[in-house]
Amino acid sequence: MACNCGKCGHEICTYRVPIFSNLSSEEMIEVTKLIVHKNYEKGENIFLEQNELDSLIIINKGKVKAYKYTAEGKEQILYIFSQGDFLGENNLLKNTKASYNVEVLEKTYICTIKKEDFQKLIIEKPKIALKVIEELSRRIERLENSVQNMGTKNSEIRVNLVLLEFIERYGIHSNEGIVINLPLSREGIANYIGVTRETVSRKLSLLYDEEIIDIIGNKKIIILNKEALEDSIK
Amino acid sequence: MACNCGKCGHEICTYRVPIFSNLSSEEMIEVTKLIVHKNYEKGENIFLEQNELDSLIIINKGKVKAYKYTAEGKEQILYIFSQGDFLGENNLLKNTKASYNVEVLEKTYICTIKKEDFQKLIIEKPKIALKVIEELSRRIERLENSVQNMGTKNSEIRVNLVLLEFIERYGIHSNEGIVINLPLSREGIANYIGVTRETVSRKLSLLYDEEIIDIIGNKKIIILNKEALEDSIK
DNA sequence: CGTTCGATTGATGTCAGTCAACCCGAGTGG
DNA sequence: CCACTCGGGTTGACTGACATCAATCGAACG
Repeated sequence: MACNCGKCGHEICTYRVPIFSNLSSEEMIEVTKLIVHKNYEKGENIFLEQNELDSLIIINKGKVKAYKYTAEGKEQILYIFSQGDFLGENNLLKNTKASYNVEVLEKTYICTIKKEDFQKLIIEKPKIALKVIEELSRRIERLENSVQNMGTKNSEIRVNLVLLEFIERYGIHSNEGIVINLPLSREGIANYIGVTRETVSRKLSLLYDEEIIDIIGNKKIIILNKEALEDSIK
Repeated sequence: MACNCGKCGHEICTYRVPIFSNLSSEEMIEVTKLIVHKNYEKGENIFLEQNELDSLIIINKGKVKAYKYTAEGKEQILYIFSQGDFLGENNLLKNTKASYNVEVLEKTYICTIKKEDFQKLIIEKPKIALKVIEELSRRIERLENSVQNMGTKNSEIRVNLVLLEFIERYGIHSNEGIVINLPLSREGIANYIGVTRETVSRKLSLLYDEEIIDIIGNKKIIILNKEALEDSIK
């Protein structure tokens, strides 16, 4: 499954990844030699909970969801990862198993670096360690926000919050409004914010009636009135 | 507010903290010189959301809660930190503001290290950086579990899950059962798992009736039947 | 001994989950 | 080119669990 896409040459891949971004050209080349490419089709799993991982995985292009199952057996999405994000970091230093499942949402190209290689890298080049710390802090903040959001009972607020998050991460400003190409289906959104797909549907319809959003098919939403969303969460 | 407790001498403090645990004695002494001690009484805030922090904070002894407010204005507890944990790490490298509030749950002794000093340390001693990464990974896993748990609708399961977590972190095995000295009030537990205090009360009473736990006042619970708790979450 | 704060218990209301029907667009095959 | 199927999405009716409101209890403290 080696990458032969032509576009994702080694150099490009290394440059794209924030944790390597402040390396010198020579270092970059050194790192690039360690990388193995792979790609996955929509619906494939990169790994599953409890899998033993021997490599750090970096997303070069594409989108994936990381999820666990709740005690009730429902899928709970933890993250949506895209270009530049890395996964499998929890077992970089310790020898633990994967704590979540990862499924590909659209054709995705990844770079992998063997655990031992990465460990060496991180010790030899403290710059990388600092970048990793930075990135982990960012991820912690995302998770803290998720907990905060999951703590709000009112499901209308949760939907509005996820829309605001999507605006930040995927929003494209145009003259009609802010266009969001949804990374998730209705059910996916539901599993991300911890409600049912019916509830997501209903709340989106409501926002549509109020002319706060426009719904274009299942994969696109246009935000017409961001302020209204922000006001609704006080 | 310098520490004058006698017990928490500088050396001891440094030894207690996992992120410094694999330093040599000389390095330890070096680090120790950078530390400033403080202590707080129950109910005091170490810092509040949006505060600018100029130091990393390490808990030497005691317990604190870190929390945010949900969109509905309810307190959502993110972490309970105790001995050896550090806080304020998100603004170590970046210049961001505190993303949560921290309130002391019992008399707590902390060590602080100026941001610039810690930045230097972490660059000079990659060992520390690795420990920090390890600790951040652990915290990420905790948060991922929190999200997973907040995703379960059934509040009985949530209460059982938090009891199992407390067994891991605070459980003392005795011949009567597993004794838990609760770090939080009923309301605190409620704010941690995202339900109301009444619901916590009711679910605990239920477990008491089923002779799965024993309730000793407000601050102690004895687990009589851990298996029953584990079974209940499937 | 009285006050206070947290915990418990009970009664009631509400919102989101559940169940079910239906819709719609994409893809398939005749 | 149309008929059919299929999966995801929407909508409606109903229900149940948890929040809310309220009263009472009880332990801790001065």
